[in-house]
Amino acid sequence: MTAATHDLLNNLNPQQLAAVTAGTGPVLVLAGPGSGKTGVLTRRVAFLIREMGLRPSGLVAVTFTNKAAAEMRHRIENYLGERQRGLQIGTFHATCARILRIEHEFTPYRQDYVIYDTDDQVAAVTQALGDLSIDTKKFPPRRILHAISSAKNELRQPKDYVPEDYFGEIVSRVYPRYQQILLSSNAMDFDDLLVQMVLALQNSDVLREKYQMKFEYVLVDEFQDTNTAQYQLVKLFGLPQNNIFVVGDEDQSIYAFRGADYRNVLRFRQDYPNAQVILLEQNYRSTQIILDVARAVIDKNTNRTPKALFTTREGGDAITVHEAYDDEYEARYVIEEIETLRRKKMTYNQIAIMYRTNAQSRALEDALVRANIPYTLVGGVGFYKRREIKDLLAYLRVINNPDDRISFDRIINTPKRGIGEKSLQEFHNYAAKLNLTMLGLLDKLAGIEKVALPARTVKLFAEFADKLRDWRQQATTGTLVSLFDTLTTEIGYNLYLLSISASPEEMREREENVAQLRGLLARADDDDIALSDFLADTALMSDVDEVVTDADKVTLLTLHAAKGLEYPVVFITGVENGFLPHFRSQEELEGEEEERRLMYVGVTRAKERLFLTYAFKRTSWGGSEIREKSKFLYDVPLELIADVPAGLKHDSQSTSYRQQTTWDSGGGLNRLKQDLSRIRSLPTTETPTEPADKAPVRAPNSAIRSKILPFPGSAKTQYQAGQRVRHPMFGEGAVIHSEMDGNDEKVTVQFTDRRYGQKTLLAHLANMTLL
DNA sequence: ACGCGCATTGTTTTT
DNA sequence: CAATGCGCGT
Repeated sequence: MTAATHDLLNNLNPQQLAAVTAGTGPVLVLAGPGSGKTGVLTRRVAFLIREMGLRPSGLVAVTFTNKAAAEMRHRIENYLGERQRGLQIGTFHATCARILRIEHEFTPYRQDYVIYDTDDQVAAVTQALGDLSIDTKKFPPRRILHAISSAKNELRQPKDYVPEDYFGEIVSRVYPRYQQILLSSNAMDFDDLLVQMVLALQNSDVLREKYQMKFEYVLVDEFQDTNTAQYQLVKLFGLPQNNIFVVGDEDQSIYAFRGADYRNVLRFRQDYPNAQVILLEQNYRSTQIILDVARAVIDKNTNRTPKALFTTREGGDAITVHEAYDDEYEARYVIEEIETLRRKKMTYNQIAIMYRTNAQSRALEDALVRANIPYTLVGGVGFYKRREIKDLLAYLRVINNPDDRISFDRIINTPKRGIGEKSLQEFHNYAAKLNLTMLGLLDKLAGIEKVALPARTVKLFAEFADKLRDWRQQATTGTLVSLFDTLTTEIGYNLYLLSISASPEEMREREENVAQLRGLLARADDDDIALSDFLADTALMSDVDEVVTDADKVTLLTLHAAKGLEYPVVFITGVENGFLPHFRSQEELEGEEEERRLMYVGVTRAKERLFLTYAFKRTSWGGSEIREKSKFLYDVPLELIADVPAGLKHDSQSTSYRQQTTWDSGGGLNRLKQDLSRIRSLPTTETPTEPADKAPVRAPNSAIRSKILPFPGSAKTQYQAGQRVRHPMFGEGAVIHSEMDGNDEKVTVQFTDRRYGQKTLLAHLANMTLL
């Protein structure tokens, strides 16, 4: 490609051009899906540097995934070549981590601080709960952690934590202790990276001025997914000249569970009244039909700026909605369609299969393997979550930072070296009593006379101390790989792996993972990366970052992971109530609106073909469960659907969401037979399951657990339409509808308070009173 | 201290 | 159906 092809201002529509060439001051770009947002952002960066003469180090660009950052950097390189050296592009977390490493003296942490992932955090909370003698049964560490994390996202320190209920009381006691454990471990969790950065900037004029001078321009992608801490950070970096360029789309805000608040878009307009607002409404990605479907889904949301999304790609294929008998048939249907597309010269890497929860990938994977279709799975149980990887990284972390208590506790007896729970507790007690660090005590333990540990155990600790000393020595002199090799040999890790592996395949898999980790270390050696930086990089690496697009494989991923990506063909599977909207979303304020946005994100990933599938029943925890199609499907105008399933057609006439499928009547059998004969003709390596095993109409028998749900509406409900109720949080309201969902009663209530509107709640959780 | 087996229990999304 | 947790026996 020539330089001319890359001309910055070529092929831009007027709005895009305005965004790329905007002057100084705050700019808010509201960009619909497929409107060329990434292109605008990258050209803007290139424009500032090439045309406005800005130093590359004079701007900071933040994205939400490392992949997005890499993509941006790559594109900018095309425009600028070598001139982009020194450019700061990264996720919020990675950007903060890098700065904090340099500026650690403005924080209570040392330079070699480590980053705790979710598992480490849970371990630390459990530790704190133990220290405070709080029952982990009554107060699950994960819930406490969530509360702490929310507080941090709001920049609330332990001392500022105001409990609102009994659970909050507990949190307010655990939070400070948790923070203490992290600090003494010289460890930050993900949230701390943001919080400590904000605190450091707020507390030190010197530091703040340094970075405000340095960053003349601040650019933020996916602005609708920022939380309070991130918003403050942007604000602080941007002062005093406020050259802040943010790009976002309220309709694609899908990270509320980690504190993201799309209202930050509104707040931005309030905080910067002179901000230039640019709307990118032209979609270059999808056909009109797909956009119409997307709009139908999102239009039901209340708190949004209506956008006039349009595309020049008029028409297009109608979308396909398919009702499958169960999850297995759903998977087979997807495969059948993939084979058909393939015959029409579509390649595998043009196809993505999406779902709401990672667990749903299982059935799809099985089917793909059987059909011999190559695929890549994004996310799931990622590489860094594997036990062997976590073990070995914990060793490296302790070598890097011997204060890391969570990692220390993980490895002290892995592989088994005879130091049990009791001895370890005693060890920590001593350290606390003598006010020594773990390393300090390790070095001294053999010399202390009155130790309540048996001499044999003291000897075991001493042996470990000797090894640790050697490793730490080697870490400062040798390469990472040589350290790794010494380490794995000396602790006999292979033997240990063999002992924990249930099968030869499992052993082989684990060995491969270890080899892969060794490969990563080798690469770090090549790039001259220090141990602490390597550890930080791995901690901040997400599974989404590993998406490879060049290999000819079908991509499997969650709807969340799909954001920012696009595919000619998209399958969204499991479009059922309970998944989409997810049942847990009912408990959250505006939860359903977020689920709609999630569906919207999924739909708008598709360029040409969109398939929505759901199943009549689904296997879960061994039993099987009758499912109902997603309420969102009723919002899709029928004329946009190629082959409307009978159930959907009937239902759309009525106002209730009563379950209707073709599977619960005689017609279902015929449909199943048709499906079977079609599937039989598929080129699979395995013989299809016998239809007898799959008889669709079967009375619930004892073999099917009580999990099987009665048809909604069939059982007696406690609440009836028309009744007035009071909810402890949402206030008064009127019951619109109520039905039984298994053993739970689902009540839809229209609340008087406009902020809450209509909500569907579970009766036994909602704690409502009849008026 | 350790390992085995049984029981329980939880079930979203991710930097 | 996992994965984890607990109690018991060695």
